[in-house]
Amino acid sequence: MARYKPGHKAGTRRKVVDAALDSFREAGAGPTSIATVMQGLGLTVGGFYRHFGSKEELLVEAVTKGVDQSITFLRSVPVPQDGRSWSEAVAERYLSSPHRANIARGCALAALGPEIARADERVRVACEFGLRRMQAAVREHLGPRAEGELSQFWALIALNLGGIVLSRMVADPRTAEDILEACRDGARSLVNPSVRQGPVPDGKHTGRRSARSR
Amino acid sequence: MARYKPGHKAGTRRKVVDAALDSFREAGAGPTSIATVMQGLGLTVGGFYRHFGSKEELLVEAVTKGVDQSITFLRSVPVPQDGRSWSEAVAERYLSSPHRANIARGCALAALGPEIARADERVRVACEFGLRRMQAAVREHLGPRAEGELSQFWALIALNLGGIVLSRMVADPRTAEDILEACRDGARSLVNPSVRQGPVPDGKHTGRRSARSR
DNA sequence: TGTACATCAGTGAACGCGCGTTCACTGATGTAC
DNA sequence: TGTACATCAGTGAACGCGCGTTCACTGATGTAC
Repeated sequence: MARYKPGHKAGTRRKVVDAALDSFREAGAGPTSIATVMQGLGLTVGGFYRHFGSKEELLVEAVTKGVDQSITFLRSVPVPQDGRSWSEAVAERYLSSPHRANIARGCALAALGPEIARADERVRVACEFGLRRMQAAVREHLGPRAEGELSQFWALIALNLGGIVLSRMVADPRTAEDILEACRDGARSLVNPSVRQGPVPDGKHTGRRSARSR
Repeated sequence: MARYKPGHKAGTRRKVVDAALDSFREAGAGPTSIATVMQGLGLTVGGFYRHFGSKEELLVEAVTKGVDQSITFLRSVPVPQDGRSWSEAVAERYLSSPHRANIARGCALAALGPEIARADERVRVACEFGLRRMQAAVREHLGPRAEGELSQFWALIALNLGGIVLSRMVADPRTAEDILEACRDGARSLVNPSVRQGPVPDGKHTGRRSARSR
């Protein structure tokens, strides 16, 4: 060993991935420069290549970490005991204005979707592995009685991801709100199909209004 | 007038937007260079600025055109007369392998979502206007009896957009297929909530299998 | 205990490259007289 | 009818700039003897 304490290199590497993930989400992976990421950590460009072989290798790690953060989020949403579905509770928090406004700390898949789609195979393999870990974590979280809800796993992810992206693509915050609300309603009817058609029966849990269509 | 026939300039402009839209979808708007787009049309970079003030202005037009193409697609999907919902019929065609494979000619919103989200206001205004035109077109297409289905407009768009993006983010084509299938099932239960829980009742319309969860 | 050498995370200048944008110029056609 | 000038879509070189990656170097610490 030399010059630095044991664990130092691993710590630097982790900081680089963290900083890169934030910047990737905020600005996109393409527009993020390695030099800027390193500078933000008080380091210089050259050092980057003591940790990663290329920028793409960094993207692989960032995607993995991003998905793991999403898994942590999903685990943090308790299964409701009042008859609401877990999917509804997830959508409530995910399809929200704070999440919409904070892309830098929000869902990595929503921030990087098409960039991951165009990236080469290693990135997509990392993404797929992450999604499988996510599916396994949700299965464990929901327990054995919720296989029906788990069968909607992909649709739930797609609706949430699509909803937050869509809400960020429009200029007017009120339209964004309408989109988020309509998608939360959609998540409800996805797993709890009895509640639908016409206005939501009652503002029982949160007093939420029914979807307007503008 | 001079040198070129009337309508020539408008024709060139249209060709530039068309070529740019393809490249934006295929490679992303950021990674697409103006020089390459112009070269593909047998023109040179300098000429670009006789048509557009900046690359961003081109993005505004490309987004508008992309959404208009999506509207044309939605109009092309007939309202089924056999009890299936229109949303189900749309998802059938949108959440498909050919669409997944052909990002260059596919849905512009799915290809450019986060880039539009990060673009400045003019781009997002164009996107929002496009989505309003889309909503109006769907309302007209469905007719007055389908207000219930229209209330799921945003959720349907989000589920489709999220589903195709998600399917492109994974490396294994079989996983991608599972995702698309699960999202098609999701679209079905979104508007037609009686059909759900456990396997789909019957392979009546297409013999589609129920969602596997892998 | 003392000295020579090896290690290796980090430095910072340099590389070749492609980008968006600008600008003086071209040249076929239309217009003024 | 003939000539000088205006128009303007398109040219292509040049601008300044930032990027990913390379590489010879640094220097504090660990190891060999």
